[in-house]
Amino acid sequence: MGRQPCCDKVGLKRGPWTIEEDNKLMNFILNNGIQCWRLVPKLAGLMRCGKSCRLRWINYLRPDLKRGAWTEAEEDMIIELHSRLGNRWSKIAAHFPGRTDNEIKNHWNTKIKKKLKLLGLDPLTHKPIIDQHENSALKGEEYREYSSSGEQEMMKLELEETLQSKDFEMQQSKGTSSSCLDEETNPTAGIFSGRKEYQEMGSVQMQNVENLDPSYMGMNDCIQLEDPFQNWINSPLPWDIFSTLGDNFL
DNA sequence: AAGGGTTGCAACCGCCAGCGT
DNA sequence: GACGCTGGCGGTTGCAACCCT
Repeated sequence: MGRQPCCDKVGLKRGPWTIEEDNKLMNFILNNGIQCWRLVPKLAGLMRCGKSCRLRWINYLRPDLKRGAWTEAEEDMIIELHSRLGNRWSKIAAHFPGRTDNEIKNHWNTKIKKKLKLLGLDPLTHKPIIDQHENSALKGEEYREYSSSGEQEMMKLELEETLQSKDFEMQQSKGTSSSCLDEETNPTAGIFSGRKEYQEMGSVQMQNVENLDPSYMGMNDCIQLEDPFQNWINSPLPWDIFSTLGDNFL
């Protein structure tokens, strides 16, 4: 036998969260932390599925969420990361503390896709659309000649230069030789050895994010600041209550 | 002012790797 | 080793807000 199911979906509330539900979830997590999402709604007194609670917390309630308008630098970085990683939103989101994968995915689908299309670039391949539809016969040298002479390619090159300089600046600020864009090859990037979620929470800053210099945005993923939330994360959580209460709620 | 279309985003769905039993 | 749950992920949907005619 395995574990018990996340939820039976019978009698559970769905749809938009109310302020009261938000408060319950927020208070419970801030007071008790998270060990098992299946138990969270029961212990917090919510008629929601654990999965729904997790989503609400990650995408909306987390104290470290940045929110607010996207900067040009952030958008450029998303485009660059997407060209490297594809639709792996969680990987992309890892480079944007305070932003969620859902938020990035939404922004990509509603804004950046259109922006790329306006520039004549295919959002999937990041290559000029004309190449695929009108000049599909172009291959090899011909393609390289075409793609390197167009205005669109110039824009892409400018974008890459911007991102490369950002990479350099990030390395400088970190005082390390590893790039923030190389998380895949840099397993020490996370400061927690535990769950990824806590790595995300612990690697971010909570305060005055909106007041930062816009040119700085998108690069703060390499900065570890100490703050109250960080302290909460690092503090020993009263997990024992789960082991003692858990069975009573099953 | 009204209604139809578009946009933006929160939330849900279904899949799957990892892991506990 | 098999089974099946959990948590995480990407894709999709639903709906409120906004815009346009």
